[in-house]
Amino acid sequence: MSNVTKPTESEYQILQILWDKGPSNVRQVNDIINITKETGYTTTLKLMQIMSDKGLVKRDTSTRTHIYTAAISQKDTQGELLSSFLQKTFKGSAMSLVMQTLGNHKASKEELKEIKKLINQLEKE
Amino acid sequence: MSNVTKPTESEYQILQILWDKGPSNVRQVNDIINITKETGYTTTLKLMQIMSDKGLVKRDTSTRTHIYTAAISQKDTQGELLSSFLQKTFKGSAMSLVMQTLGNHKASKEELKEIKKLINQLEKE
DNA sequence: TGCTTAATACGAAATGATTCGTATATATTC
DNA sequence: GAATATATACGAATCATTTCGTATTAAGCA
Repeated sequence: MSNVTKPTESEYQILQILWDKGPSNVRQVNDIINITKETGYTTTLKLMQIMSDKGLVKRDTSTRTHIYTAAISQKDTQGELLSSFLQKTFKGSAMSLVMQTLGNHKASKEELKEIKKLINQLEKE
Repeated sequence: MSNVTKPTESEYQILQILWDKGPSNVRQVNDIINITKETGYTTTLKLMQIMSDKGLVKRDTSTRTHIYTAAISQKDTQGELLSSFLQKTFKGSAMSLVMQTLGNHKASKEELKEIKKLINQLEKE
């Protein structure tokens, strides 16, 4: 849990990299961002500094090249964004969202099976 | 379908009102917005004019008080926003999104049953 | 040591979205 | 018909986010 300040879109992209790769420096993060979108080094640096100020990431400044680590969990953050999206886009109806997702995006038989398993568990509560 | 220009958040809020109430004028829309958030009349007017320029709404200017109608369907727009959110937040994994939604947001037994019904249909394809 | 490379700091420009003020035109009412 | 109320048009201020330029400092190396 903790005090999850909602990240902006660019901030979230950086968090995803940190969750994926673990503690990283600015150059490493910037290199990954540049695979899909040309972005100046100082742009990424600035963003990560802002994120540090907001408490979205922790940074280790003990060496010249600072090391950044995500300070909020992926699951909590996704949950936060999901709730907000659900509210804004589907007026809070989780049902509508799930139905439309299942309808629009092909899932494999195994995945469908797994969802059913989860539903069966939920029904027992 | 059609050419769905992605609405901004404020624009989407106005679309929701138009979908809900049907063709409306600026005053009507603004009144509803003001239930939850104090907003000047010209602010709403301006937004709706921009939306008209973008083709998100159609407007009938045959009378002094213009009448606005949503020009894109609710389902398509939600689908569009959903895809984009899914991509950004869950890296496109519909599965993760569905699982997390079901896990986080209580659904009634009837709703769960309905989801299972949909899954059974999908499994047959 | 001095030169080059690579890092952080920080202010501010650029961008996109939202909000508002003012001008103007059209109805309505007394 | 004049005063008042209510529309639209439109430029521009505001606000949040993203992007970048420049200064400064620390390492690494010839």
